[in-house]
Amino acid sequence: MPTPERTSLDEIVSAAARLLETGGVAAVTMQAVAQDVGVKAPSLYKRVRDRETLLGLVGGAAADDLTARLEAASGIEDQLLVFRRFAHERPEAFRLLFTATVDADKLAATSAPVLRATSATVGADHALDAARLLTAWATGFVTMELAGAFRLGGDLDDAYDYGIAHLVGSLVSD
Amino acid sequence: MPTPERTSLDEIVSAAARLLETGGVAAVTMQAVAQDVGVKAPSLYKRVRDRETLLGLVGGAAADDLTARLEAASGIEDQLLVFRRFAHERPEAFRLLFTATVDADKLAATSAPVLRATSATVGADHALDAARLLTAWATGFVTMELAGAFRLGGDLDDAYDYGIAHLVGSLVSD
DNA sequence: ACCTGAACACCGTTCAAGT
DNA sequence: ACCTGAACACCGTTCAAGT
Repeated sequence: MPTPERTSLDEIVSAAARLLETGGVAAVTMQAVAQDVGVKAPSLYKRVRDRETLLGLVGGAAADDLTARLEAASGIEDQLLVFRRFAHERPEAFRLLFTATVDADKLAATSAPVLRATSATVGADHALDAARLLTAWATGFVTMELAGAFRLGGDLDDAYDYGIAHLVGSLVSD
Repeated sequence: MPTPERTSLDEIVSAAARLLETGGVAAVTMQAVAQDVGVKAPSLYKRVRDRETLLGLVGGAAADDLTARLEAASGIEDQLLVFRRFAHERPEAFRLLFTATVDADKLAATSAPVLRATSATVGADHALDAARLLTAWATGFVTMELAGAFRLGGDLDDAYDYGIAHLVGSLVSD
């Protein structure tokens, strides 16, 4: 006798993402996720191989979210601001992007809108180098910021603006 | 009747660091650390509050290691190469730097040698901005590299060299 | 076909008891 | 003063048994 499905993979990933942002990665327990979707822990294994791949799926969904935001931004400067805003809104998900085993294609897709923007201002030949320069800088800035590595005073908003102006300026003058 | 100490905090942190690089953060178990230093797990709590602070201490030691290497480097370009080499040699420790709760001072001390180098080439006024620009970029580049986020081809060694040349060049022309 | 209870191996951590 | 065995609560994961 078939039993109706009581949850779905999407529901599970969403619940995990919610738990992640609420209590950090340690809070996304198979038991907590199961409870949130109204099921017992063993049932999760019908839809997900194990906890590690579940975290990878959460990271993948976060990458999709970030990519969509970057696509909606207009211009390089705006993209860089959107990037940092994402990290502030969803710091745990942001960390997961580089911590969990996220689908490499989803992670790479994040760079596509940036690549388009740099291509427009620096030419196709240097678009990849420029995009890597910008995304690496923004990723590092936010990573260090979230880790509390910037201790030497000064407003971080200003520091970020300074970096944007400097980097974009250095690209144009090539 | 007093019992002689059978281990030390240093030994514990070293064992944890070794386990970390061998099997990732999941492998640094209180039991595994205890076994490596010749003691039972409960004894570790005489020297360390809990696992989280132990990981923080490992991160702090890694920060010291990195700082020493950066101090020994000569010039900005060399520092940036040393930075990436460190991340390749000790990828798990590198991740821990921004993942565990590392002593903020030790983390900040990492920037001191970079700050000295930028001060020499860009002047004291812009030394902090320049140092942040460089460390943020290098951190992000390596983080993305380790996460496999650079999928769009091209040699990463060359890409790193390109970034160094571009960034240092942009600083000098200020 | 999906779900669950029970079980297993393995964690981190506490604490009374040993020496 | 340090160390340990035993215990506790809590994990991830498997699987036979239910419906």
